[in-house]
Amino acid sequence: MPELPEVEAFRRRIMDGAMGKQIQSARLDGIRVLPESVPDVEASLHGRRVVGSERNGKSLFLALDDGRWLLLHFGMSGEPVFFHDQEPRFTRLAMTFPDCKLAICWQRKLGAVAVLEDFRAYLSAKKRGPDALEAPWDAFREGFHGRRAVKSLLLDQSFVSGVGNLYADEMLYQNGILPQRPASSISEDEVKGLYDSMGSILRLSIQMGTDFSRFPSGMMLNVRHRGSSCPRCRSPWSTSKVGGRTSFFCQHCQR
DNA sequence: TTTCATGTTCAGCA
DNA sequence: GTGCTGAACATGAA
Repeated sequence: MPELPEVEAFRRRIMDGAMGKQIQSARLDGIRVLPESVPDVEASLHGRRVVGSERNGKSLFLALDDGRWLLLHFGMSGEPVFFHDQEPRFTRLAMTFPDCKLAICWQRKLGAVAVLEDFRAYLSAKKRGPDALEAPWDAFREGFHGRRAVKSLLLDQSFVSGVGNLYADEMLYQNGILPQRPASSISEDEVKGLYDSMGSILRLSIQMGTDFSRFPSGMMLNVRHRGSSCPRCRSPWSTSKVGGRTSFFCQHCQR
């Protein structure tokens, strides 16, 4: 489920359950280890203590007590689950703490882990943009040039880090902007609207525990599925591929 | 049985 | 260099 708000919720969940605790053992099973990682992830985690966390967009970094970082990339289906007895289905990284166990579960194996010496160096090597909750207005505004579809820009993690397919659709819907509009055609006021709703939508979702059903009516995310319609004008949703991803929009309310 | 999925990355091409 | 498309990754769910 992870875009920025989901990963932030995961970060808090992991901190609540594992902060300050020692990893007594770790087991990797079938998830990709990034080439940037130090060689033996299981051995690198063994005996370490979790002493903090950082997040950039959809990437989560757990600080270890030897100065290294455990990177978790949740892909499209990853999720952390604490458990005691029965290991959850799809567990592909398991860590044992003195009083509980943590599973990182990926239903699909799109995702990856790594142990890094320095998470900032990793982010800069990957050319990740600023986190969507901390992106400076000037940098945001300057991204809007060129003929590329505005939605492609919003999904570009080197522009702003953390906005994914669903939240991009919601941002565009709330501002009455079609996803396929060229970035350079977006007016200054519209850019400001997108910037403001990026912050407000992501924060709202974090506040709501990323549960779309708790979102106020009038938003797209709780009704974003085929067969549903625009809460404002009741027109059925239109869909098309933009930037390689399925996009929902209202032909009537967005232009 | 077929299609689709909240992500990332890369090859190929205009 | 820019940006787009399609594919690959892998697997469950509709």
